[in-house]
Amino acid sequence: MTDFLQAIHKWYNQNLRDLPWRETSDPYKIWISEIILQQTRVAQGISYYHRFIERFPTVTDLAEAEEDEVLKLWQGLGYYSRARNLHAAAQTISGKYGGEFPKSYSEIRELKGIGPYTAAAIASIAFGLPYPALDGNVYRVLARYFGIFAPPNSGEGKKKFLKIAEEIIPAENPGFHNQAMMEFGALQCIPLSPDCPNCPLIASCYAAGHQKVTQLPVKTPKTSQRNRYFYYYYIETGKDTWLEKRTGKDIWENLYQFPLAETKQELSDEEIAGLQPSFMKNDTINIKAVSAQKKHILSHQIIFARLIHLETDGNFKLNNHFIKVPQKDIHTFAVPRLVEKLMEETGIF
DNA sequence: CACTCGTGGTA
DNA sequence: TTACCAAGAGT
Repeated sequence: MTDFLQAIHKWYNQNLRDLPWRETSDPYKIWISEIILQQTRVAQGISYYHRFIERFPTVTDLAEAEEDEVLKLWQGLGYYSRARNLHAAAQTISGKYGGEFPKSYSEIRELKGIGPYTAAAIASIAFGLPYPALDGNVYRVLARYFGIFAPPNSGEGKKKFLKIAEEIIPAENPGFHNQAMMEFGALQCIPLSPDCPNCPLIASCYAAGHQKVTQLPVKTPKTSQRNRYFYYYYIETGKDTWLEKRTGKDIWENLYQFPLAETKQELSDEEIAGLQPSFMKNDTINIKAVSAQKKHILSHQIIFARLIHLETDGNFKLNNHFIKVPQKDIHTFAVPRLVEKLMEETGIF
């Protein structure tokens, strides 16, 4: 076991990437980086990290912001509950903890948006507490090296992986160890076609020795996607247009979008021309243009969307659930990538 | 426990 | 084009 740790730690010292959140010991900044990196690649998250820290240098700055602004900074990263929970947790830290980041694992774990992984990462990296951080990289390294065949996302698997991770984590520099394990999985023990011949652990790795590298970690079949059909309305009323805020438990909660008609099935051109959405049933519709269909893939849904461009005679009225916005100000609202792409491709934005 | 929550890069 | 899946958490 000592050999395993020595090899991993030596490898990390020789191969670690120069990442912005590795230049600080500020638990706030480490927290921000960990939330951004949940289910997100480093390359995609780096620019968001810089913008976030620049706009919100301290937890108090974040706590005092409007949620709309936090979501706007998060726009394009996906999984927007991370931004909403980040904002809520900042207010908890600012209030309950007087602006000082809590220092115990249990207090950290209770914050919104912080689960077992993130609590362990912050506790170990920022405060030197010996809690193993188990992310997808670490599950892969442990499964292959120790030959663990239980799926990491099963109850049985979580127990097995956590047990062995707790057994191997050193009391000294647990944050260094956790980052070494993750970095090793991210760069060396990668999901597809890892470079085993050049791996420092090949001699003692279970998967390499038993020809099981491609079969570990064991994955459970993923659930299927469903199709949805979105028809957005870009309504020109003079120099204004209309937006609505998404609410409820659907995707993109609290983000903005153009007035939307969703249908059960894809519509023909004739049906689009005759579509009379409930939110504008008392208005005369004058379609100026209909965009090409845009396919947008989410983790559990496939959305087929069009943007319908309308001109109005000036008597157009939507119910007050919608907000009238100067067209030049659309870019100040947080919108899903789908809406942003529709605007780009139709020349609105 | 099963399912849901985005987006983009890679092979 | 499809399939995979990334420093996971909430319900």
